[in-house]
Amino acid sequence: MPLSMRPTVRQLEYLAAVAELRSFRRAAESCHVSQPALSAQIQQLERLLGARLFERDRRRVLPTPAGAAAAARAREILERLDVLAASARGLGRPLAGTLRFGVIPTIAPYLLPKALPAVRRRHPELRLQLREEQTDRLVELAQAGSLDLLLLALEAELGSMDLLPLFHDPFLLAAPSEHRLAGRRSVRESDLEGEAVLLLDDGHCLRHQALEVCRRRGGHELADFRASSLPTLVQMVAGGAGVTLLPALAAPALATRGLAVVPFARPAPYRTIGFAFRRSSARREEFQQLAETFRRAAPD
DNA sequence: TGCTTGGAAGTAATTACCAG
DNA sequence: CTGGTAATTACTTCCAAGCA
Repeated sequence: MPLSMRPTVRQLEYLAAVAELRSFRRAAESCHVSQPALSAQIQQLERLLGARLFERDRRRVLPTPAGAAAAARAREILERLDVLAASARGLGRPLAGTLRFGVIPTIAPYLLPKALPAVRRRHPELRLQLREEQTDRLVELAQAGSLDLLLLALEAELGSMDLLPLFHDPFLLAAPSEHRLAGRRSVRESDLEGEAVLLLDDGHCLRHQALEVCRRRGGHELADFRASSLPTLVQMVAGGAGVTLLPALAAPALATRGLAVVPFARPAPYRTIGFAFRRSSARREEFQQLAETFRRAAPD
């Protein structure tokens, strides 16, 4: 293939920007060039590929099927180029440079204090840029290319992401200390029957996972009580409003007066903590190394 | 080395078009 | 009409290659 038939990196950058931002003007801005410069490159690319990449409606711009496919490829290629540049700069060392890392709120405060020091020790060249959001938002950001790696519960709906399980995080029963189950060495899911179970707000994947356990076992949700965070949830339980399922990962940090925590007898319900990343990511091997570091930092 | 040159990619200004 | 948007036009800038 003659060189002149090959799209330039610059064209791919512009293509990806327009596909993402749905606007020539905003794409130009984000690429720090003028709008005509970007227009010209897109036109040139369309001529080169012999296909229309965007529908220019006066009001908005939409990728054609060919454009969407090309933009997806472009993003892959740009990412590979980033990896190439980073590894060249880092003399081939993986896990050097910046990693944009998204974590859900029911994991971040409980795992990161242990895991991050380990990451710093084992991968001193790696700079983590942390972002805490709920699952749906994290997946959006990852698909759009704004995040490189996600740490979340793999039971959630994660679209077409690639997954790397780290460890199981068993659920514990949390109850007020005067509760009938509070003194037990262990409980079974069937003990939930008839219990008022408090859950997190919509949007927390933990809510769905706990609800799943309740459905199996006839516990009923107290719909009027939804907490926006685990610490709040725990305070409500300690105050006698009901019981809840608590991830073992979070339990030690959430211990409080008036709260009893009881493990489930085997097989205990659990969530799977793991990494998720775009299928197209060229950094799978790095993520596997990082996964090892996180597993070691995990409880048990 | 230093000068010339041609092409690529940039900008500013302008045009053309549409929705509200 | 106005405001927002992409395309067009007419330049300018930059840089690598060719050559004395």
